[in-house]
Amino acid sequence: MPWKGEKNPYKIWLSEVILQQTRVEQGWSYYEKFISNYPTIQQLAAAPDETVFKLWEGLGYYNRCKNLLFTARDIVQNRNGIFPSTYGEIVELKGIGPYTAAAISSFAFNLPHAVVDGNVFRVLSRLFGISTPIDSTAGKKEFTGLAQLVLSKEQPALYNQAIMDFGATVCKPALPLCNHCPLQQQCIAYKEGRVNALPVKEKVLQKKTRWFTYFILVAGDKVLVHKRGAKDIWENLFEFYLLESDDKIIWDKATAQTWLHEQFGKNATAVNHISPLLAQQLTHQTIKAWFIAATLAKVPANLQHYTWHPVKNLPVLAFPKVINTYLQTGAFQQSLF
DNA sequence: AAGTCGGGGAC
DNA sequence: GTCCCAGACTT
Repeated sequence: MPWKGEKNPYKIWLSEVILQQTRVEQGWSYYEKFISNYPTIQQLAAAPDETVFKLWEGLGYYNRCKNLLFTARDIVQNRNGIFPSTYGEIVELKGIGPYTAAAISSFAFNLPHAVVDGNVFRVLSRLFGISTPIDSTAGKKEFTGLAQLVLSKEQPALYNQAIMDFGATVCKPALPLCNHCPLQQQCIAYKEGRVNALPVKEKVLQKKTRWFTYFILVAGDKVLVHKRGAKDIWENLFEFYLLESDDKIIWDKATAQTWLHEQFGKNATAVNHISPLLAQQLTHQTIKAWFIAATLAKVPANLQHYTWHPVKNLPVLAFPKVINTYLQTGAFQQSLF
């Protein structure tokens, strides 16, 4: 891995947070951007929220970015900029759980704490033939204990790297390379033909579909935007004027004009463009979104939580992928002329 | 203990 | 489509 041998706790922390539930290939360019823009934790702590969220844009799980900033400022302001060097202190930091604390402890400080990530769950469940669900409380406890037991106390950093590397390249989720596996003879799952049945998960994802209609409302050279709040997807990302509906809506210029007229009265002057239905697949949700570009004659007074933002400065805001997908079609920009 | 949070890649 | 990813937080 590219950061093999890295000892700087700031860099290790940053890379581990970026890689939470994220493939190395997906997260690596973000790590390089962050290190390039913020070589030290002091520089990250001093950066404006919006700039950092724009850097994080597209990586997902935006709470990680919020907690990253919180912890950077926490360390700079309350710990003299010195990253704590014990597992107990590290795991108390916001956005750092058992996995990330063990990773930092072992990689930066060579402390004997075993990482337990998706790779480790898979390798241990197969090697030892354990079918306790990994997403149960009992499973987490059992696998954490086992990981700590088999950890090399002499070389914890090397061992942690190795077991995750092994899980990512040999003991893979699908089509594991059992024929070339050096642990084949010791592997209980291989012996019993249960490799593809392990590890076990007990929870089933509940999926739902949500219907978003975004009205891109322009008045003069400004457009109405909104920073999304907590307890929903895309916290701290921006969006346009949103109408969420329980069911699919068939929009055409007439229905859009009518709806705008009901909301804004004579303010709503023209519907300039209606996009086709765009879809974005999230882990728990399918978002189906339309974008309707319209012009307002003047600024409505009673729009709480929304702000007017210069159209030409839209690129400084961090948007969800489906919004960027629409913006990149160029249809909105064309509708302005 | 259960639910929630993104986006991408492999199959 | 389904699963999974160098998980953590909230309720």
